[in-house]
Amino acid sequence: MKKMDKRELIITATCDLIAENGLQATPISMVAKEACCGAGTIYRYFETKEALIEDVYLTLMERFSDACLKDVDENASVREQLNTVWLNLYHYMREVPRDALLLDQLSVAPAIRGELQEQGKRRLKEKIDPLFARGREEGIIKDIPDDVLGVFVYGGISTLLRTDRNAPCAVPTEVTDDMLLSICWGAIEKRD
Amino acid sequence: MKKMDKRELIITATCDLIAENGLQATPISMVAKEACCGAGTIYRYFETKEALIEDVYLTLMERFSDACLKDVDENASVREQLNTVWLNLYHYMREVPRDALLLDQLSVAPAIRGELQEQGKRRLKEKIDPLFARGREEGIIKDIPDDVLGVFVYGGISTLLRTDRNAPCAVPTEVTDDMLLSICWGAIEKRD
DNA sequence: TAAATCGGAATGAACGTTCATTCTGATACT
DNA sequence: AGTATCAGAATGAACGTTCATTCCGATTTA
Repeated sequence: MKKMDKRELIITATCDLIAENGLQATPISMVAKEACCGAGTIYRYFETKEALIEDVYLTLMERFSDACLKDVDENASVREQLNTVWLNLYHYMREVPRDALLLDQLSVAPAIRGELQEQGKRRLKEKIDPLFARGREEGIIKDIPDDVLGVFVYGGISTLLRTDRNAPCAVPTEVTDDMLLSICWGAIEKRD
Repeated sequence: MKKMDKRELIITATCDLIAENGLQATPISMVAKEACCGAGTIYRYFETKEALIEDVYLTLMERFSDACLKDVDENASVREQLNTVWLNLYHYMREVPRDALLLDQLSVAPAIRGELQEQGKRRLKEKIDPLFARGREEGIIKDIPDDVLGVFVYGGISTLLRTDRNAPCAVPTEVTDDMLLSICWGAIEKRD
């Protein structure tokens, strides 16, 4: 019980520092200081720095999945459910830029290899893939593989937010929920 | 003149190594070996490693802009011109994964700060922004800021390719040009 | 030959990791 | 209860490695 506290303290400290300074600019010594412990202590909980980073990534993806799937009503229409997921994604990354930055940093880290990335995305995919399948059955989604459509929309939203973060002085355009959904659905919706 | 040869040799070597091994895994000594010169020589051409990285980034963005704007016919319709740009983008990143990987690495590098990023994208923006403006005048593009639409589509395409690169064992789905354009236009096209 | 250029060993700083030691608080003994 | 003993958690100085950068003797150029 007490021990888990310290473990999580280290993970939280690492999240904060990587989001703020970047991965290669957060030495273990800095994590130790932020977590109020000695450098050696970190190695009681994590075999190597790489293992720590992996744990940080999985923790992040857990939060991320929770946020995206919040309030998704399994009984609602495909359209409503996807709307919820996309708006969740958009608002989460906008309101918790720390996690969005962290994700950017970790997604090019050598420690995060293919298999781990799969594991991180699994929960999200398991929920969303069936939604696309249903949408296709109902004839409201383009005849293009789900992965292509889903990844395209995810990439669009996350890149939009990243660009906004990088240019804080640019037009502070308010992207409304309606605008966002119009773009997302336009991309995947089948039209006759 | 001769010096430029060596300078470019160093930049090319850096491109290759970063694309292959990642930024923090390519020490100057390795660049020197790849470029067949001593470590000291690199410092005759670049003040610091950071300056070298900046040059690599600008060189990359030049190639990238060239590729995207190739064969864009100023007299063609907005639709045709955007089609050309998007397909250029897609095919370039697919056929030259080295540059796509490099862009991923550099876009989170601390050396690539906001202003430099602006500079890298400038040429592309100067060509594409007027296209969107014309499209809006013609009433074929959504009433949503150009930046939002443009960045969304760019993000979608590049994320699609990145995902494909990361999971080489996944479905080797052939995304046809028609599919891609259907998605891109769906995202930005105004419908009545 | 004089000047410019080059190469790669040398340098020093920074980093991940280790380990001998200290601290803590629970248990056993008197 | 008070003291002694102990296990394992925590510590941070020290170590070896890696890296960017410098320096100087060798080499090319003019």
